[in-house]
Amino acid sequence: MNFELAIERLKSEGFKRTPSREAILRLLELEDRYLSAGDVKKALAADHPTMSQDTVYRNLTSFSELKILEETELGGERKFRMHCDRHGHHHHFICMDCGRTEELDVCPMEQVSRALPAFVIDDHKFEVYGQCPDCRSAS
Amino acid sequence: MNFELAIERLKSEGFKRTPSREAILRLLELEDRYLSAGDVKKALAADHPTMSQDTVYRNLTSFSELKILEETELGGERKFRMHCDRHGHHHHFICMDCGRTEELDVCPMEQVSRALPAFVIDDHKFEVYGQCPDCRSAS
DNA sequence: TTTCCAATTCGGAATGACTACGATTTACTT
DNA sequence: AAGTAAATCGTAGTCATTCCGAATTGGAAA
Repeated sequence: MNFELAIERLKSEGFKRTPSREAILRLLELEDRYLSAGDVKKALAADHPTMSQDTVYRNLTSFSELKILEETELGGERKFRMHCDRHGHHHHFICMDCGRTEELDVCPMEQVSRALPAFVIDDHKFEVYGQCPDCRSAS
Repeated sequence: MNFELAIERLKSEGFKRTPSREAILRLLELEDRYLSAGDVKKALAADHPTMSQDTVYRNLTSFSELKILEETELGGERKFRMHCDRHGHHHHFICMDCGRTEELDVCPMEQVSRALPAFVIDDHKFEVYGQCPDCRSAS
């Protein structure tokens, strides 16, 4: 997912193109890692000093619902990143130093489904946390 | 893990045996599922009306650090349950209706380690969410 | 048993992420 | 160019969690 595609999806879903939304999406495209609402607000403070918290949270939530963004919860905070382009299901390694991610192919859900035939499975979360090669060599 | 074992571990680590700690541990032993700090406080309100939030949170955190409890974050809340007795590493299915859990054997971390040799892996989270057989037939 | 002190608890206030809301502004249609 | 629903602003509210000083207490030592 990138800025242009995101704007297209917003339009096709009946959302308006506003300066706030453009700024938030441009930032997330540029950063390419998980950011909190606070991170977004701070990063945009210089160019958009009057953008309210409400606007940041409301748009991040909308973007997540539209699958423009991926969302996770980390350290008691909601975090958002541009939705990956890869086809189909995937999980992430997340660097706890810089927030950057690495996509993971493995997912054990087929085994789990087989092991729990009487259970209704609605969702799952698989995330790996650590230090990426860049941050490793920098520390 | 059960009440007696938990009390032993507290003693061996130099923690005092207090009515608050006994009540919290007895509740968690009885419930055998993930509870939030608020759940614990509410459940103990009848017998321990003066137990403060601070006491609940501080003890839950201590118990978690001592591996008396297992902890996860769900819906923006920290949740705690008695630590499972099983040997070694495991994950959980969590019923979103009643909070009860089912232990899972599968864990894909070996594959992940092999796939990311240049990354430092510190931690990971794998949880499956849905409805347990009891809640399924009740709904 | 009594004394004593560090650990624990209490009660309430502070923090921080997130949400709600009325008033105002704006993107987009006609 | 006008009208309208959507979006934003600014602020206040909520909720989980943490902090803090004062009071209490468990358990070791005398």
